[in-house]
Amino acid sequence: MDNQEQDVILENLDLDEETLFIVSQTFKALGDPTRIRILNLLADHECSVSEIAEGLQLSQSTVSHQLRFLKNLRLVKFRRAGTSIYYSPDDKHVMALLSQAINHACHD
Amino acid sequence: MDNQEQDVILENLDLDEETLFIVSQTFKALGDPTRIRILNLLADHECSVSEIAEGLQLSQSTVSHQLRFLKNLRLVKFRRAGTSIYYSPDDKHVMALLSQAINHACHD
DNA sequence: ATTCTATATGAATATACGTTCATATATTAT
DNA sequence: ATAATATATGAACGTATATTCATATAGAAT
Repeated sequence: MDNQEQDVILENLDLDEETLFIVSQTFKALGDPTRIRILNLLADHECSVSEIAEGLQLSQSTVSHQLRFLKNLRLVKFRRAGTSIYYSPDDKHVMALLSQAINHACHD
Repeated sequence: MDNQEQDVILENLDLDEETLFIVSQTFKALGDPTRIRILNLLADHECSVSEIAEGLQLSQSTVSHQLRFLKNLRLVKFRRAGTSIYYSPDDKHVMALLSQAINHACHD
């Protein structure tokens, strides 16, 4: 292996355009206090939109807009039950990132 | 332990105002493609501002602005060497979050 | 079919953010 | 002291983002 080849390997570790987009989108999703609170609440148990709104003292519209955002990124899933719609986390990796960050922020 | 006490424990797991702020700030820092590329480059080896600019094809000003951002959050540190200033990561937890996210984005 | 309740959506607004340009600061060399 | 080089900074600009308000949609109950 010559030097040039090694340079390429050292400098380009896993950051093609698509990966960069996915990673930044994911972190952007976690970069808003409201979405963090919603995901942290859902981590415990699935919740309907109105339960989230009440539990976090947010307007129904705000919650719905943010859930759409999280839904588009496949970070949450939902099921219908009567007129209510119950949301729950749908990405273990992202939830792991979140709880890790919370733990670090709390304990050091 | 009565029900009321248990509810409090279940609903408030580690999300006081300050923690929420720190966590969202941290993820916001990682939510921009340019900052991700910079941190990913620094993960390998410390770099001067101009090395980052060249290596990532960014303007000196853009790099400097983003480094200030990362510096304010104590995500990078720096040392002076002549007229150059060399930057390197300064938060193992955050770098771990980043590499985890990159790996997940790549492999599943 | 109408009413009620839960949720979703679009437009509008205010704010935050990233980049660029011009310029300032700081260190080294002459 | 002056020039040259590396880095930092402030203002300006365009764009993205979060929330609110008003309204639409959809299912349940009467």
